[in-house]
Amino acid sequence: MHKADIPRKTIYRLSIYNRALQRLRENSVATVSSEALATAAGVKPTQLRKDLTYFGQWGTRGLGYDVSGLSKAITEVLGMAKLQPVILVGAGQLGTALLRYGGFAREGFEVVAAFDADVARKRPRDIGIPILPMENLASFVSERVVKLAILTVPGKVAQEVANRLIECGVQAILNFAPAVLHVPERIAVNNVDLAIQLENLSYFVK
Amino acid sequence: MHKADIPRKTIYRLSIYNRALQRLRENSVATVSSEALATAAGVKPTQLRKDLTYFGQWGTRGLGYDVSGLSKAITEVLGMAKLQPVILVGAGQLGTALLRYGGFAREGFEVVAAFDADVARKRPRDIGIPILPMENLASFVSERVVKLAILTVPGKVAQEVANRLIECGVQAILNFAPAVLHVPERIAVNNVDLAIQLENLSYFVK
DNA sequence: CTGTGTGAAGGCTTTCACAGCC
DNA sequence: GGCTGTGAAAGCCTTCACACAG
Repeated sequence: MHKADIPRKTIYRLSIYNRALQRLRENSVATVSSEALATAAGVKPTQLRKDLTYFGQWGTRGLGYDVSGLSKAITEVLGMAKLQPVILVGAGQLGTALLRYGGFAREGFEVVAAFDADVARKRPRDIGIPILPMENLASFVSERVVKLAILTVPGKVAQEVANRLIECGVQAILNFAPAVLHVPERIAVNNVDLAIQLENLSYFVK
Repeated sequence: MHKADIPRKTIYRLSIYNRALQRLRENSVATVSSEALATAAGVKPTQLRKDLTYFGQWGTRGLGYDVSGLSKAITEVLGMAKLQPVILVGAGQLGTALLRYGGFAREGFEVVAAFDADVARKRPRDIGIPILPMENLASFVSERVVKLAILTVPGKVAQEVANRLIECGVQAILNFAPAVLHVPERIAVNNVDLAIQLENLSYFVK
């Protein structure tokens, strides 16, 4: 199960499988076939089975997969077995919204602090976690051993802030800024660009 | 330039190219080489050139591409030549945040209305567009000819709401709900699942 | 007989190498 | 000479067909 051999797209789908498995477990389903799980995840059964073989054999032929066993295995592979501390950089409109949203905590992440150039900026409501000045970034990241960062700064400063994060030891960035980040190969970046997603859809409407 | 022949991944990159071109135009750059534009977009020059050939020949050999001409062509291909009306369904925490965010308008979209099961729900600040009850959905969509919808409802009701949107004539959905939507093939869906994006990154950190 | 695991085939995307035009 | 346009090759991912285990 060495990391390098699992395709990126498979990794992405593993999260989807895991979520479906969690729902099955809530409904006290003990076993599931690749057919059923694939349908729930919106993929073909063969794809699901192939995805799973990248890190082992988890099914019982003639029967299917053990729901909680498979879920545990996927959680392990994804590196989600323990709670990951995350920081958010850029506590503006979108950043504060994501903090309040709370969809992260539910899935095993804890946003432990936010950073912003203007700590005193007016914000409609309290957010529940400290908003710290950028000066504190380096010390905080190394003390708390933070490896994941959510980047919600304006596009113009995104590269600069990303560079700083990487210097501090951050290994992966979830980038909401409308900018292409140039980073060393060892750093993982996922781009979530809302405007581009919409533009993309606009192509498909008639 | 028939739609079917342009790969989905290319479509996605076209938006990125267009954004880079816009920045070049702001800086009064008239001509750009595939090399330079590719660097700005974070891709290889050959990839850029191949992408562009899917819908014509836009460069001048020995010289490069005309910035504003290429930008216009891409805008046209993406179907972004005219302002697209968009609705947002689910004005909860994440939904209202996206409305205030405003990153959409900048790129040629206008969010014309939001819908929610609970119109009277407390919201920290005014949002600038009407929040309408779900009952008004069908009439609004057909009157204003809305083809694009942003879905920010809880995962449990996402499929149900999506079905309704499709019935009303919506052709493309930007789905933020943590759920796999099952839709007819003619409907385009882009999923933006924040928790899954983070999980995905968690795999790459050591 | 049911349903997983997997080598091989097929399809799609990226990259290469170089022809063609300014 | 410089840079685009493009067929061919390579690489990657998905799907198929079927062997194999329970």
